Amino acid sequence: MLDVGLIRRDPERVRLSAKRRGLDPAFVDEVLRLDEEYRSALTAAESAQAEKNRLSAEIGKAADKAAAARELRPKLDELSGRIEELEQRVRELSPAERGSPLHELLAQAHNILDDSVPEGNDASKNVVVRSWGEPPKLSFEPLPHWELGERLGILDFARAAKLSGSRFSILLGPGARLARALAQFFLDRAQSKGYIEVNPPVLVSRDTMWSTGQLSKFADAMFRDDDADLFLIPTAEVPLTAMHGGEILSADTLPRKYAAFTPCFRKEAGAAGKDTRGIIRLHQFEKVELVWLSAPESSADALETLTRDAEELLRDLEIPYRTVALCAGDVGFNAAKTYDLELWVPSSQSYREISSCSNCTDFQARRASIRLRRDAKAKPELVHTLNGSGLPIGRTLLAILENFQQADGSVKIPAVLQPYMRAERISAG
RNA sequence: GGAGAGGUGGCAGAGUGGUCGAAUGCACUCGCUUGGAAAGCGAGCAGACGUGAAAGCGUCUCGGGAGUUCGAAUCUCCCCCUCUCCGCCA
Repeated sequence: MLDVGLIRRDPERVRLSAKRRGLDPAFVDEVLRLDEEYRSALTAAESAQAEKNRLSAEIGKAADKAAAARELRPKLDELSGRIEELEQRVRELSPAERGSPLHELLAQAHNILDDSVPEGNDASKNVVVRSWGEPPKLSFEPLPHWELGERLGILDFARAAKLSGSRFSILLGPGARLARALAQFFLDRAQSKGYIEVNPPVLVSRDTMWSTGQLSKFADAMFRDDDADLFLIPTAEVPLTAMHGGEILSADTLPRKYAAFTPCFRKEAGAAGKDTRGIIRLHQFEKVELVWLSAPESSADALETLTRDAEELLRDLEIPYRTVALCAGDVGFNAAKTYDLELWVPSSQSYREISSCSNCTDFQARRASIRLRRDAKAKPELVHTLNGSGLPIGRTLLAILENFQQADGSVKIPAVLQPYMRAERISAG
């Protein structure tokens, strides 16, 4: 959510950010108009209430309360009526009132882009900031991971479809073990870098979902239970970020770094026909998510560190990847700046997204009310929130299968995983 | 699912209709005291919004919402959460 105060102080900055994203900046003028209306209604309502409070206090102070009440009655009744009307108007206009036009405009506005975000309307304008590793030169035609996985007997899509339909998978034997090894490896790494491991709920309330900016924009993309009004998380970013909602954290406890290994659930409604084969896009997948709560002045550095933390995992796994700064038109709703990590997929001879590392600045913190206090006297300020996967299990597993496949159809296990796997390769049979 | 108890400031804990955003204690901040510290003493110490250059002023908030009343932390209703006991269960 955007700060009305910012729109008031610097509307041009907000317009510019919207334009860079390719969005219509007209909402800014609408916000300014509604905000003006709201504040004048609020002032009127509050001064009427002040008058009424003054009269009520007089009754309280009077020696003969009943007599005083009788005397002031007509005036109080008249005030009460007026206050009711004014308050009705305030509610209709309030930015805090769900459903009010002002609230809707503010809630739907995208985060302000960081100045360093490259210009551009779509993914073609994303900028590669660095890359690591060479795509392996295979002496044979690489198999896509779904074929490889089925031949090795570690992936079974037919039976997954029998159980749950399309976009589900079953991992078997060494495949399931490899998934577990990855989770363990990622979590161990996170811990060594000072992340606190968290095992959070994967079902969260509507308020929680809203507070991290997943609603109402992405409501269609989520699985939910209507009776309980609970949502299955599309990413652990949601519980990890919202965990400190409504709290004021003391500055010396920042940054807070959390890592969680959880399943994630996505309907992928907008992706019909896309990546229908294999495990690249499933309704249910697992990942280790990294979340930072940081002081505002440190969040730019924090994004660099978070991104490097995720990159390092790929380097240790010896998977070629590149890091891409998303251009203005490609940065998501919540984020001010995003780096995507893309890894090499031999079967499609292309880089595919594996991790998105974002600085959401105060955008989620404002919705969730996550604040920090610098010292006893200081006013609370909003923290900045950051998130990135480090890393998703399925897509990493896919990359290992494809990049480490051998001419004989077996798959080598990256050295760092061998202790976790207690094996050096996966072979058929 | 059944029965009961309870939700007040960072924490503990008063407050059952009137000047209460809220006693007191602890914690915390600043000052005095001290060679330094502890203790002691004094002052301060919730958040949001509006207004203002600021000091300040105003409004709202005692789990959430609705109501009664001139006036609600206090009374009524609904909801949520926590705890205890019972049942069921991974």
